[in-house]
Amino acid sequence: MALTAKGRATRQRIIEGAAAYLRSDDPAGVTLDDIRAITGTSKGQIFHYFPDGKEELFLAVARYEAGRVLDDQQPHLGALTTWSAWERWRDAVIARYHAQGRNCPLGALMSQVGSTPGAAEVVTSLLNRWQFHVKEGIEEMQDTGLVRPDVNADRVAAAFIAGIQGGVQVLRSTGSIAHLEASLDTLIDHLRS
Amino acid sequence: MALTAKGRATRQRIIEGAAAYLRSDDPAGVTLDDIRAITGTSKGQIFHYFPDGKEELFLAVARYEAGRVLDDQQPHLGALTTWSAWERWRDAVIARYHAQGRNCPLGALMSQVGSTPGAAEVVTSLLNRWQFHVKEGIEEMQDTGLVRPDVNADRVAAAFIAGIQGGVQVLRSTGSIAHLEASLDTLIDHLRS
DNA sequence: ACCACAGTGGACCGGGCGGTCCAGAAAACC
DNA sequence: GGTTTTCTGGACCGCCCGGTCCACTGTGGT
Repeated sequence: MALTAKGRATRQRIIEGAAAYLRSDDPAGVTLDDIRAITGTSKGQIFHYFPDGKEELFLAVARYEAGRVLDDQQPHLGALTTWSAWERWRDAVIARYHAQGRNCPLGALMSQVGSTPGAAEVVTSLLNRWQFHVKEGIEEMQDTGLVRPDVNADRVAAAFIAGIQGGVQVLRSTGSIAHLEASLDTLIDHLRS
Repeated sequence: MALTAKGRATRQRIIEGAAAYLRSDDPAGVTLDDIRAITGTSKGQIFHYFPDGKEELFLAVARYEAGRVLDDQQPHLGALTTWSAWERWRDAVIARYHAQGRNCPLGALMSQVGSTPGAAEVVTSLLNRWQFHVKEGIEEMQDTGLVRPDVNADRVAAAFIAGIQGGVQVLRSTGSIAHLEASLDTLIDHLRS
């Protein structure tokens, strides 16, 4: 499939329109017709740009959203070298999910696309990169003596990832961001001790 | 709707059959016909016992599964009074989810039933009870001097809940139980410090 | 100017699935 | 034993929605 400039623009419009829709509406039951209407396109176009249909489109949207997740945490996530950087990162994460409220675009995608290999790969890759940055941050703090050297950086980084995921899930279910805050604060406390 | 003994038995058979099916199969796309086939019943019976159809049935299954979640952690969860009790609890949680693998019945239900008020209530109630037990455990440890008194018991309990939820979610996505272990171990370490 | 191919619109199809309906079997009640 | 209520089976309906198809319209290259 060779794409012209116009084609690329349309394809992108579909992805971004679908992402915006997912970010603002009920996760359950997002239909191709919805996306068609939102993006001002037609069935023909959707299947022209995503020949494998719904799954391929949703995977593209998932990849797009996965990129945004880490971007929204920059530049803090990439330079966790001081305690104040950790605090700013904490605030950025909370602000992001607070703004998003109970609509987690990635979560919505995942519950739709189910457990296809492609979906698993997107999530795994995102979590790996995320955890890597946190681990790097902890190790740098250890290098400068701000965190005790006997802390297992990778294990605590994994705890951070789990805590954030769980906090977001609780936010989605109950609407309360307290668990996300508690998780981040407790783990940062742990590093400080 | 007045139920005879036979009726109650059939109703229960439907719930338990559906729960077993959910526990062992692809979350996405569980259909009433599947449940009908598994439980050896008929459409008429399903709508006889669950007049509001799919949503009512799935909510009943969710309530049933929510009960099991805490039961599977007993008696450890109810008596977190020594470090070895915490270790046994940790092991019970990990064993439970290790056995369950990537099939989280409650998670599957939630992604199907979406974000109806009833579903939110089931999850909220489960998480509250769960967190309460953990908080009680921390406070008892503080009373006996095993945990420092300046630890915010409720906040750390919330971090536990978030960490467990996130760990399970990572398990569902990636198949790795490492995050659940890391989360529990790190938080218990934190209490010990 | 022409042609090949990308882009676009929308009618149409077919299966899946939640839900309805009713008729007959089985209990329960008097 | 008769009548009323509950229980059971399964045929049937209708919509929703993913996917197909094809005709038409740009657009870019030579």
